Amino acid sequence: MRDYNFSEIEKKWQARWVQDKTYHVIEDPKRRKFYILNMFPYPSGAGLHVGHPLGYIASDIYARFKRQQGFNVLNPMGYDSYGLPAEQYAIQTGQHPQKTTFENIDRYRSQLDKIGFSFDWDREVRTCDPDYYKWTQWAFQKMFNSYFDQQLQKAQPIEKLIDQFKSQGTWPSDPKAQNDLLMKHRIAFLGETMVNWCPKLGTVLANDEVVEGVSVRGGYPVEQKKMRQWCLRISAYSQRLLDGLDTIQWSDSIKETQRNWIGRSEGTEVEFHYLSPDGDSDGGTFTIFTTRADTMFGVTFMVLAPESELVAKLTTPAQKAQVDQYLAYVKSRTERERMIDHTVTGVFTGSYAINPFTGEKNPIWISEYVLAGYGTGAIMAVPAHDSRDYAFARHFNLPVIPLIQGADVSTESYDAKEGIVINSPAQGKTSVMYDGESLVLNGLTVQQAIAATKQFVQKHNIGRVKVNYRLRDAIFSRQRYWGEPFPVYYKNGIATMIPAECLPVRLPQVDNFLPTESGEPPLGNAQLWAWDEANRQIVDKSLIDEKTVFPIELYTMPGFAGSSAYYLRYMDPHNDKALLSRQAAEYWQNVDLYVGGSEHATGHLIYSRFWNKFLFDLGVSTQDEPFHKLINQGMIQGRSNFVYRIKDTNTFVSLGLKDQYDTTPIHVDVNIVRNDILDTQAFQAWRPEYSDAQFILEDGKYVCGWAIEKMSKSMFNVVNPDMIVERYGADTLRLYEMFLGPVEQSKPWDTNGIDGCHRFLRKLWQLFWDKDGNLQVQDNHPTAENLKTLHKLIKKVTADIETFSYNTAISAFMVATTELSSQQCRSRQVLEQLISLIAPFAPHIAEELWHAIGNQTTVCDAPWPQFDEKYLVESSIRLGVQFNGKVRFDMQFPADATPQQMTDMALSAPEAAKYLDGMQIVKTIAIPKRIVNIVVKPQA
RNA sequence: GCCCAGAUGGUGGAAUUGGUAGACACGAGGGACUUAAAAUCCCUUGACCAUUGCGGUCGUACGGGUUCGAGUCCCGUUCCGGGCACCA
Repeated sequence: MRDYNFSEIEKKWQARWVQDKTYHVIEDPKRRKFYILNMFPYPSGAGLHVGHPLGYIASDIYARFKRQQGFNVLNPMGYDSYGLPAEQYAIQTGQHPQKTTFENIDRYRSQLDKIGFSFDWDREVRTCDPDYYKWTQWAFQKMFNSYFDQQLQKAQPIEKLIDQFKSQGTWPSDPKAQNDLLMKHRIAFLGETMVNWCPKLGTVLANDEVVEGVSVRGGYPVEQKKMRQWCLRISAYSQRLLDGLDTIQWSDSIKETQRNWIGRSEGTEVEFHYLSPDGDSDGGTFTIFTTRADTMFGVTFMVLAPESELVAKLTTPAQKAQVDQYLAYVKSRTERERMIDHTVTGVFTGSYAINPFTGEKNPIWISEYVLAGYGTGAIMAVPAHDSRDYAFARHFNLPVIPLIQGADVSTESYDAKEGIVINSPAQGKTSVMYDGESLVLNGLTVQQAIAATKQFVQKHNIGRVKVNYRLRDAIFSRQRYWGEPFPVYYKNGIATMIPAECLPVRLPQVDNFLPTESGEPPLGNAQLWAWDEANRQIVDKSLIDEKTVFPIELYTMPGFAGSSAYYLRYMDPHNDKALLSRQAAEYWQNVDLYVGGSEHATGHLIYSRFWNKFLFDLGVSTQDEPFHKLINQGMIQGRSNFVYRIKDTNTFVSLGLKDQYDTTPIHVDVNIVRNDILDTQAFQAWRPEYSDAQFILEDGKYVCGWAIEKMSKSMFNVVNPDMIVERYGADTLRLYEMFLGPVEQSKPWDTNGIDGCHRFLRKLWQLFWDKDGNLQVQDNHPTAENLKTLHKLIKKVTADIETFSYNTAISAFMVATTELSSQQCRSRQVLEQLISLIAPFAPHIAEELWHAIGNQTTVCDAPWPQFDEKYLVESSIRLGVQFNGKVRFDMQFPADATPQQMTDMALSAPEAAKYLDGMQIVKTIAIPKRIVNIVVKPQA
């Protein structure tokens, strides 16, 4: 018997793969490409736990499978290495973030290397590497110099827009005015916007970085603040981002989340005239947005957002004091308060608007329930059919006019968009005439009424059909140190691009990572941070004269800047002339399979799609969508163990007996617990205070309690992959992580079941050796039984890999190995194909066995076995009445027929002949009532 | 509140997509080997009844429905998870 010495085998082959550059990939026009990508990790100080490699293993299996099928597979890895944790660690310890980041990367790398991935490390990228972020800066400058053409629905050079302005005669002569005008169109632009300001972190945050009014990272309160920031006009791409979802294979839930985030809403903009504050004359118009154009006759008041520019215009002198008081109140409220507390507040402006359909005067109010950032910041209120308007109307005692037949609005609004319209116009009243026409909606359904109103509004120029999107422009600057610097300097206050030939603009050294005393971002501490325009170089900032030497931007880019186009860089990572060559772009196209967590649904996965669409418009990317198929691996939760200490003692009682005592549960390190049985000696050695611990056992064992919690150091439930590799081997780890359940499902880590996978690998190993440790593989013909087992396996495993059902594929391996073992299979032909099949899952043992049976090449290139139906001799046919909409053939059985009688009848039926011709009946199963399954196989 | 996904043994999970529910693995129980332990191997393992052999009844969160046949399809209910949330 030869031992399965996994440790030796794995070290040997990992070294050989590095030496032979087995996983190095180059463009090869003769072979079809397949691009597999994992979301690259942020290298945190805690290192990898067993949850991290889950997605990497899943994609590695697929990569190896595709390679064996003959594809030229790109499977790269890198690091998202700019980010807040390294910076905060730097602030605490004074260590440069680059140092800690690089240390963390090294640690990650050594952990990853032990698991046997087929990454091409020659293509590694790091977002904090100047050779990499040069192209992030380059893309930013391209965005600055582009605008989004609504007609063409794509980005165009800004020069084209300038020409348009010139030909229209609207191009201003003043450079400042030119700048202001272009800023309204550039895709990367400086905007004076309301931002999520986090005082504790000292930076602004993007919408996806804020949840329920606090920062995702750290959980600190976030407030709204108006600031000048770099922004990306991602909202311009709303429709394309929405349409693109229909062309890609992502899960419905992620697509739905993105659709929600984009928030397309089709509606109508309607112009309302308002009366001038001094009297009854026409004061002008303002526009509202509504999705309920059918409810024009139910408007009883108007509401403005407190931040709306109309507020100042429409407030009457008499109401000014009250309005100011209300605005002060609104300003005092934090984002969080506004989000949680929905009490009705508001104030009357004193002005009135004229309803364009009824001609009636509606009071104009101000309330914080109307948002400045959506639509026009002003609404028409229809309390009968909108619950928010309803609450407002009831609170301030405003009228409610129902517009739908049968709707009872005495206690709540009727919000459903269905029913027959009434009161439009109300009985005895008339609708305002436009060119001899007036709008009458009575008797129509809601949907018909919306369509009719839209048409009327357009025809008579009262408003227009409008599509609104909830998606906001991305705020693109951060007041941090550890990020990409902007390649921008300020010349007389105007943002100017540092010439592209001078990129990258390298992150300067600072001696302090905190904001400056004057409140500037950390880059304000950099001494060498000014742009000498004439000499085209970075110089000391004391030389700033605003004539030839100018200050450089102090903001840095956010985390998503570097992660938005990294998949393109992997295609051509060392190119210093371009982000990537045309040739590489055309060969690798886009990512065929992307694997990563669903928590990036509204962050990275939207930003990347936007960024790629922009690069596609430029002709840099060849595909409109970056990631064709997306698999979201589930999170691995921790499984914590507990011991129960009897109060005020150092005695611990086993789980089954704990109710007899007054105990406190204490987290215990899961690494000293096996199958929920505590290693009591290891426990005593774990911490000094437990060295004299006493135990009350049950059946001689100490049984621990358990709970599913987040994997974290403080709960002592972190399982380190290195430990598993050491104890069971990388192949067992790979197999077990996949065996745990479907890749896409979140599940707790539980080391308990791992023995099963390890036992399987040993059984597989033993298939090849006899008692004396000699190879027992022979070149004789396989038996029909052997071939049947093999081809059943080929069929199952191939189908399972394609659908990422790795857990069932592994089950199939277990069954097949048991079968081959009991069949005494020695056939080289069968065993060789078995190795090929297992190679993606357990590459080390496969490589060892592959060479042991006499192969010289790497198992990574072993051809994927071809399934042949003819070896699966049994097939099943069913005879009976119509089922599942398909007719095999119709046959009536008497209600009281016994299964035997039904079987006989079915077999003797003339229609059965074509199924039975040349077949031998293996068995018949009569399912009660009318169905007979007949298993047949071809006659020998 | 709205949208999405789900609920199967003691546990993780299978089920050819409407055709013998519980594959595979863990755990548990029993046995073999062993001075002993570990490792390994064999048997049992959804529940209940019958066990002298066969076997029988009930079972996929709950209540209905469609069907010869439902874990799977339809309607309603409960519960858990995820997303959005004053978006007019």
